[in-house]
Amino acid sequence: MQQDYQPKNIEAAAQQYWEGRHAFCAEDKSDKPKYYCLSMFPYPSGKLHMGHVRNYTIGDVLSRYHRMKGYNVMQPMGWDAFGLPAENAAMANNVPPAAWTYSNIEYMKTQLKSLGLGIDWSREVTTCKPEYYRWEQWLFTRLFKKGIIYKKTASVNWDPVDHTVLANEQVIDGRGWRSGAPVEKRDIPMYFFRITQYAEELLQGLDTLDGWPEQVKTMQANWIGKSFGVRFAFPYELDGKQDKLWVYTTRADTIMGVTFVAVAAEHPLATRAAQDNPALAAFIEECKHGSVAEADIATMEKKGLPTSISVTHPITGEQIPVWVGNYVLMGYGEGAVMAVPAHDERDFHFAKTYGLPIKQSIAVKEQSFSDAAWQEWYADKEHGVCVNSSKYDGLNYEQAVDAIAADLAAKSLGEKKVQFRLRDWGISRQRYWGCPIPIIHCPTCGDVPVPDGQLPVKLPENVVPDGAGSPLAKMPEFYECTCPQCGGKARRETDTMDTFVESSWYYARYASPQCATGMVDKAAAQQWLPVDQYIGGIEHAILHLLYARFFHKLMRDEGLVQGDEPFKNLLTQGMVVAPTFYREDAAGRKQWINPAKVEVKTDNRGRPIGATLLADGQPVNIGGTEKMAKSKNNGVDPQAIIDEYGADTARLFMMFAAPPEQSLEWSDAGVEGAFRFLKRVWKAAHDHVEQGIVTAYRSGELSAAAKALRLQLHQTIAKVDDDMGRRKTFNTAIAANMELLN
RNA sequence: GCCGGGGUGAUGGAACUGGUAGACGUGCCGGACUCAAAAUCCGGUGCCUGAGAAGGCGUGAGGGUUCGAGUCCCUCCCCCGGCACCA
Repeated sequence: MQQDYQPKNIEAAAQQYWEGRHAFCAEDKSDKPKYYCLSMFPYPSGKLHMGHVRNYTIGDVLSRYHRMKGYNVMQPMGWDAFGLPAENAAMANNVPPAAWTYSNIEYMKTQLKSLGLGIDWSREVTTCKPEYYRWEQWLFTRLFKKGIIYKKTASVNWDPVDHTVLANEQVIDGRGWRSGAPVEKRDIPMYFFRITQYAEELLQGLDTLDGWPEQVKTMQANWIGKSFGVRFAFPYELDGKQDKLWVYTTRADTIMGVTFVAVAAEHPLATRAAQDNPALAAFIEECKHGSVAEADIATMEKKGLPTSISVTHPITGEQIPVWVGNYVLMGYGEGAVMAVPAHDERDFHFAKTYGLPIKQSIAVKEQSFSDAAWQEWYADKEHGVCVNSSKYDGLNYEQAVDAIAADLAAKSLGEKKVQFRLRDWGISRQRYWGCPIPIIHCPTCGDVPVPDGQLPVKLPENVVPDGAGSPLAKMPEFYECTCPQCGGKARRETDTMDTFVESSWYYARYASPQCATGMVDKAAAQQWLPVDQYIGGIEHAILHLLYARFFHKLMRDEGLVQGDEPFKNLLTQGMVVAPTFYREDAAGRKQWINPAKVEVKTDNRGRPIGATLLADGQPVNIGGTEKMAKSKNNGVDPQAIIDEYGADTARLFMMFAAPPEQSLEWSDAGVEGAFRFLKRVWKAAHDHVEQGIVTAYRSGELSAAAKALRLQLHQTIAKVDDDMGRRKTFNTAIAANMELLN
């Protein structure tokens, strides 16, 4: 053993040793209890960033700790390999997305290995390979036959110049990112997963997830958004025909305060009203501009235009005017809403803007109503009682809703209804670099799923997209086919699936990654699932984690897996943040400067008083501390840290600089500190080589630094195993991290 | 706009159920060792006033409850994550 700490040699030797012994292979047959530790797999963007290093280090500490406690540990890794960035890189460099993706994977794999992670590489999965996505296609055809997958039209962002569908991310200030043209909404047919059929179960299941952070469960519950309300209709007569305008409300108690109804621009009533109203037609046209993103719609100015149509109030029989509102969404509920300006804040402001009547129908004791300004209590359903509501006067929320729902039901104009905010999951993407949707369109037989024997539908890999529509739709060799049912000429679907589909079941594939006879090997799945510890960023709290929970239930209902939930424990790690520095150019734009190129001056208390660029010695501005990102140029390349200090320094720093759930501020000094600490450890281990490293820690000569380290590491370990004594936990965890020293 | 989280020294963060705010780490300052530097070790370090003793102020802002508030309540500001086609 050398006395000097030379991480490069030590780590390389250790990694070689592990590889030679297949040290991290999970055993499919074992008497030991299993521990499945999963970190969210990376998108192969090119190289690892600090977020990856943090994520995988946390997972690795937990994995090694459990391995030492005698568990049969599985810590797998794979690649979320389909997605938009590969197409962008393809266009920029004229390289097929496949080639770009595979070379990124190759490089990032060497990086992961140099981090010394205890990964079972024999289980690696890559989602863009047919061996993986064929099972996704297989499941799709099953679900299509069951009716869990269905087709309907939905709005997308359309770039009228590039003639292509844009992702929300590609719409900047209402314009296409490449063409700069104002974006339009366009309705196209898409395939949907009927996730709403599982809404109740997805909601109930949250109660069983004791190992999940409350915050994530709350977000999912709110996203699913179960509400108890009333669906009812406003009857009307138009062009000599009787019809009904349906709406849904959770505030049926305010029904006597309705002063108008608003419909979406795409609503049939709006279309009809626009026939003899050019101004309205122009407004409806205007509503087609802008993105389909909910954040954009919710923050834009609420606009509306009246129609000449009116409908009949189902209780009072009054005539109620119909308006068209840009804030009413067609694909959401009934595409129409009742408006009660007195008791809904958005309706209140809309009514004030357009001079519509405001009619109080709820009162709260000792509060006086005025239509001059909105007050919080106007929407209070706990303390309010009905007023100006004839026979409902004096009833509270529940009584009023019951009475009104009963009266509506008696007239066959409505009833109580449970509704969810959750919408069905549209998975069609008009993109090349994704899993082909296994459907064949036959003029005679309609949409026919591709038979098992013809799976997988392989995506051609030598294609460079040009940014104008899907390349697959221009490739007859891909789309020309015959109908599996009637043998006639047919056309293959050219849309691909949302990449969230691949990431919704990869955790299950790791149990039997090479299984050629099914999506999963049932025995292997039973042995390994559920995931004991899942680790990833909080940004996945809703979509990915909800879709994966949904998929688990779909696979369960296909008899592929057991249990109702895929992830027993969830740890959402914090971001890695770093200071930012900038200079303003002549146009006043900020030019971000990487922290590595900046020297910060401090006063004699260590407080920053200014910063200068190392290259020219001139001052730069100190920005805020933000998430490491290209846009702020404040990233630190993990490779540079590994090269200079070794992976153990990077890992040690990340583990002790902040608790895993919280954001971690990058600090060069902290890295230096971790490095110095390891040097000390190395020396101590050298001196105590006979007794081993744990003894060296206990010897006391490292106590000050070790105490701090224990505190931080403990917070990770305690998540998993509360009953362990602190000292023992600490020593085991440290030893696990320092395994290579023994 | 809506949902979730956050704001405590220069800094990452402690503070359990309302009871000594700032544990522990980093940084910084001072000292020891050294020809010197690095490394290591020891001490100090919320802010203001003061030579000191000591005093005053202090947990995003404002208000409230309480003998007592970082913690509970109300209003507001700012930051972060998500908002269904980024992953």
